[in-house]
Amino acid sequence: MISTRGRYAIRIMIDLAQQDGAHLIPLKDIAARQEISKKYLEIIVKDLVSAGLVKGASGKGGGYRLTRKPEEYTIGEILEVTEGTLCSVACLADPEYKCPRKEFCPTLPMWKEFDSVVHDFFFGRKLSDLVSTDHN
Amino acid sequence: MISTRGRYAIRIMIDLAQQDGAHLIPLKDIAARQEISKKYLEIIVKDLVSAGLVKGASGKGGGYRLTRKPEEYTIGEILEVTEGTLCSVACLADPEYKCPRKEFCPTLPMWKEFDSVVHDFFFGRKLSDLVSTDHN
DNA sequence: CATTAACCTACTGTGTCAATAGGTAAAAGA
DNA sequence: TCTTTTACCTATTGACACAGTAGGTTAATG
Repeated sequence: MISTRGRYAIRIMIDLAQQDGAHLIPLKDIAARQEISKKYLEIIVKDLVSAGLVKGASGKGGGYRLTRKPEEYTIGEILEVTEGTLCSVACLADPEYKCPRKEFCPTLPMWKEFDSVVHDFFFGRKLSDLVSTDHN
Repeated sequence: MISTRGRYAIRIMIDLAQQDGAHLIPLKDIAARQEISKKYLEIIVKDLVSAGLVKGASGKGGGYRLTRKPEEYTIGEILEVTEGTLCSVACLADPEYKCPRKEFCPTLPMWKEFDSVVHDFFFGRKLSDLVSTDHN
């Protein structure tokens, strides 16, 4: 289940991509357009800044902007920043975890295959694929 | 993220499928083979009984058995019984929910497509696909 | 220096997950 | 009949994440 954090993160990125890339966009504006609490978006955008996906500038006239072109982001990396991992089962999410049944577990191959499907789905999609000027 | 409930449910079903279909298998045996707390499995198998996927019989010599042949179960239906829904986002999980942005939401088509991929993955897989006699 | 905006720390209510605990009801064999 | 075995039922618990709120400090601009 993709949480609101991940979904809101994508909407922030789309919103930024739809604005002129040269300008800094204040979070207040994004919150208004997306109809999401600015306070909550602060938490999410913080993760995006830490990961280097967006850059923030304080002070009057400040705001956020993308650090790359929209076609240079995958949806997968945006989701991983906010969701932690896209892995579907605990035994795959934590690489440290050594399941004692891994050698003969009849379900493990399926989970691996599923993970691969999910990964390919989201990493095969670019931010630019979701941006169109006639939508917001 | 698939929880232990769903994963354990699949393992219960596999375990039952690996035994002689004519016999009743006590949960105690399944718990021992799968190395999972019997008490916890009780909760999970209860859902499977409610959904009609397995049948229980009380008393001495009692236990559980499948109600169909292993090739007549899909992994998807087993997961839906225990996980509630396989939907990845809240706006699709609850059919009652009317998102005010659904008409122009730039991310909705992606979530729908993803849901379809997930659905096809798990409903396209049969319980019998995971059962082999040289594993447990 | 006032304004604007990012940035930071902390807190909270709600719910789910993963499991435990302690029973009652049912069926079979001795 | 009575003991054993098993399913079946209700309740509780600790831990944690999610979703969001609150109130502040720092930084930059005009």
